[in-house]
Amino acid sequence: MPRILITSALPYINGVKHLGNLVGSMLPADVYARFQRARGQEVLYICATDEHGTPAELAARAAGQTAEEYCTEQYEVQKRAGEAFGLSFDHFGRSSNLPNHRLTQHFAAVLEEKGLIQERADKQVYSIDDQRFLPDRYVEGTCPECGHEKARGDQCDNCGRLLDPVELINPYSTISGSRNLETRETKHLYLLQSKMQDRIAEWVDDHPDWPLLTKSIAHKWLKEGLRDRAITRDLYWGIKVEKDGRPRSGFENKVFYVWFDAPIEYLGATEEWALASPDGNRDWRSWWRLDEGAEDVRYVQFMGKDNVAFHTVSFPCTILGTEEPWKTVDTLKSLNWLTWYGGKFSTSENRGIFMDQALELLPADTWRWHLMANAPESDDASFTLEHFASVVNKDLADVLGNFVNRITRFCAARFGEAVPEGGAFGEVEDRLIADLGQRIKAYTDALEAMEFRKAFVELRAIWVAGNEYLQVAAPWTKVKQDKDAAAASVRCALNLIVLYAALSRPVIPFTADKMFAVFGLDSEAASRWPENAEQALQTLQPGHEFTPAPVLFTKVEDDQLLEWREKFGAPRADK
RNA sequence: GGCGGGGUAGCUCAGUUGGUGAGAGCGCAGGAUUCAUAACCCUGAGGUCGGCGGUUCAAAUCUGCCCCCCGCUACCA
Repeated sequence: MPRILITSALPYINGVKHLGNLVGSMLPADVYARFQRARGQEVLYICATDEHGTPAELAARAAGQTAEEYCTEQYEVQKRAGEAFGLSFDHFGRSSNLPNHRLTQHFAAVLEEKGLIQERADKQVYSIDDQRFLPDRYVEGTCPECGHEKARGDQCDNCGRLLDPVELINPYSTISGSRNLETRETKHLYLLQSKMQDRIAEWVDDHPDWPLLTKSIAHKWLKEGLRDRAITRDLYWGIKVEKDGRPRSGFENKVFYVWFDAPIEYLGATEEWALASPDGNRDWRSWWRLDEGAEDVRYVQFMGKDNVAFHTVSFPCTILGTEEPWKTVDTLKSLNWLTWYGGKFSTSENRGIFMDQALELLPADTWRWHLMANAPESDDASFTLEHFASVVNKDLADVLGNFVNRITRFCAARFGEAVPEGGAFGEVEDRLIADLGQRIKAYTDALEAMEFRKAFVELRAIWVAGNEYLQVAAPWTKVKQDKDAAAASVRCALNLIVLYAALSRPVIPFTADKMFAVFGLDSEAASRWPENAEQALQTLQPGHEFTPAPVLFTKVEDDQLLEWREKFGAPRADK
């Protein structure tokens, strides 16, 4: 049986992630991981914070902390937010941890041995007052083309012209505003990606099953021709540039570029997972080295569309360039953006809803369901509070929650708090089983294909099927003439709750566990993926006691919605 | 600017390789029901499939041009 390695794009350390970040990589990866575990697959789901780079240094400075302190604090915040959302990482690591340092040094050294790394000198803008080199986007000035006064160092937002920072008139640092800038020469290591062009093209062509969005982005980069890129930066916070275990001459004040070390943290975090093993039995290399047992691993990556090029071209250059037998990705799931009322979620402008704020409004499962059922798969998708409230009320409260409530309460009132005996399943149940059989297959296939919207349309239809069944079976009518027949219907419906819990657990794990708890079932054991609807409806035998659960989902009231709109500054509703 | 993705009912979105009268959920209207969170279930109204040409017996689907939204454009990550 193949093992499945799952990674979601590493969230940047710079603050709590918003709902767009969540649904772009971590949440779909979690749903997929949970689904595969339920099917009995051996899954390793790895994620980590991406901590290096200029923004982290600047954010730390703004907070009056060292980068180390800032990142440690933010790491804890993000880790807690992930746990609160039920993200079932097998390990949530840090790109600043030791394994990533070791691995990054290893990759750099081997790439250099293979002739793929070269020292080159560059001219860059240095800010004397900030005491640092400024990345292009941290320099602004007047555009030489159109006179726009806030042109960034790489491009003018007004006329669209691509710029070199040295072309800017009256350039200033966006960090301090200082105009005390000069151009200095600085050495950097370059990864000679141009030499990898054919190798990467061949590797990409070996994966014809990638989604369209993923393939077209990869092909676009290859078509333009891979360019050599600098993999070091003039920063303090990052992985030091070494040679033979010592600071590399001329690179004492430099670190590796965050985009070079961040993907390596996929491996690093796996090693962290192994190091954290209680019994020392975890072998991280068996997941990553083809010569140490990884032949049977299927590796799936989840990411937002902005990350695709780095995962289909840049990181493969690093990993394939070593000519060592590292595992490369088999399948990529790339998602588009979730928008805030059609505009951008923005961390810097504090626009939209962030993970910690979301949980102050409603429980994690409501967000998980809404985000996944409306995931931005084929195009950017719009998040609105109105839509969210409507989905919570209809799908979760009315369709699923009410189903559980209506049948458990009816049973308790007429038969007591145990699965009733008597009667037998008949034609109505046969039709239900046939319907469920088809839908469970469609649902399973869609999850397997990571087509989430499609999957959750099916899951919702499976919930609806329960309500339809009750409507036809009408035990509240039957109970008056034929109590045995009513008992059979109730038994069937109670079993549906358990079936629904198992099927729904990948997306709404907290609620699924509550549903199992109604019947005193152990979640882990009961959540095995149902292969057969008929068998699944025999799970609860007559006499099995239960405790009617409190309402699973409370509805969002209109005044709540208004309060939220106010709180988050929601634009005028689309509808 | 270049490249890529997308523009389908009031809203959010599905629509394999072009082929029976274009779909779902929400919202709306009507009906049925009363076990249930004024919930559930059934039925219905609603679309010149971004615009204008072209190919074809046949186009939401292929092609040309135009308009709009989004991403990338290698030093934001």
